[in-house]
Amino acid sequence: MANQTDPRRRYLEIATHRFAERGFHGVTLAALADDAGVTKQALLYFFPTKERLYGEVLARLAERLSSKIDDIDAPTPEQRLVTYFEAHTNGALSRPDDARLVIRVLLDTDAATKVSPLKPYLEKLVAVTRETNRWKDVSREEVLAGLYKLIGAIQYFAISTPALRGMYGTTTKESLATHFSEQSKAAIRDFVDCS
Amino acid sequence: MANQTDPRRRYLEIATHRFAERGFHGVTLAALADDAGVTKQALLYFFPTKERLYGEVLARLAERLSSKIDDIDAPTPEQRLVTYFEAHTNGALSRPDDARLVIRVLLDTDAATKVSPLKPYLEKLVAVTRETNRWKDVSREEVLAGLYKLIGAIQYFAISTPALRGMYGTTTKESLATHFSEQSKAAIRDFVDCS
DNA sequence: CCGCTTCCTTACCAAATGGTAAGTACTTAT
DNA sequence: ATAAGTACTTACCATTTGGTAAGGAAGCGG
Repeated sequence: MANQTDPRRRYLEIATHRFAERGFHGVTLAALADDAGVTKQALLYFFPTKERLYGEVLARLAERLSSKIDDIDAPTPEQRLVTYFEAHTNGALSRPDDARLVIRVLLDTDAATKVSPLKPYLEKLVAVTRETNRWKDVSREEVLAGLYKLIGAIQYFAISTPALRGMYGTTTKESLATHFSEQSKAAIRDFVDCS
Repeated sequence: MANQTDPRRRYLEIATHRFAERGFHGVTLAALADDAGVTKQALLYFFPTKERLYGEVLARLAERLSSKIDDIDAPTPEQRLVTYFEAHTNGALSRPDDARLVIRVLLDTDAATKVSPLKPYLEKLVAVTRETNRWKDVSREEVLAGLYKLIGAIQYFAISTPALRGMYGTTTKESLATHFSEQSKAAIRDFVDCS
């Protein structure tokens, strides 16, 4: 396992989980180190500051998001989008860490921040979407707005699953997830197919 | 102005804005006090701890959310829902503080948290929705999943507006908001009307 | 065996944080 | 006039925080 041999990567994975769960300010180096069973200086050996660690977590997130689009091969752009978004839905529901991180980035990014780690991912999604017949001749803004509507619905539910489990219990949450997954698929079809 | 005469309420409003913007752990009492032009002990005079202050901010949020449903009077449940969600969309886009707070609550609520301040609001929405013809005979879980899809899309875009302004500039962000507002209205109609 | 790199530890620190204690200016009721 | 309440202030403190400095054990090529 790379987990056993590459401590740097292991720390990054622990940090990814914790930052997704509690946000940048809700996580301390000591807590991360405790998770890893080391002292915080072990982390500072690989990452000069907490900010840099967080930055690397976000860079890896952006890389993951982008590569998941690239990795899909499907005959038509329409199928490519459907495949991507269905996988995205399943992934977000079963392991919401990335969805949580994305939302935290969006929440914490103010208007003064010119460069967001998520921009390349968004751009790529827009590009792929505009290869489809439905969105071919639509402005970039309108495409992005449509993407936001779709992704927003998926991510929002995904990040709520722990809260829903807390409020309604595991069985109700599972039932909700099933219903949502179905409605999400309908939304994906609606987005890709003609209106 | 109540703002001028009631310091307690004024502090709560400042805190609401800051907690929405930066989250519980991203805000310090000193920073809030600085915003208000007082020392942090002025805040601690009204609120015994930071947690209690945050709790009161969330309680007021829950109250606002619920009352916005109650305040609408429309002849049919369908019109009531449409009116509510359109107002909700406009409000979220123009003043995203509440949307940001809601998402932060959902993010920070783990499965161990049995009682969320948002639960009454969600329950009320489910109840109103189930008065409509389309959702009359649908299970509570399916209704909630549908609501999540709709609200998620709206809130997700709303909280992203500062990030979008940063990434694309004010004019593009305005254009995006216009497109999104239109698509959101379509989603609302789709949710309320028959499928 | 030796030096070098990798990975980590203990010891330490300045600044920031949430919070306590005590006192003060101003207003209001008696 | 005075007692009481409101809305603060200054002074202070224990703890936590991110981060520095220095050293040590384990593996490894020569």
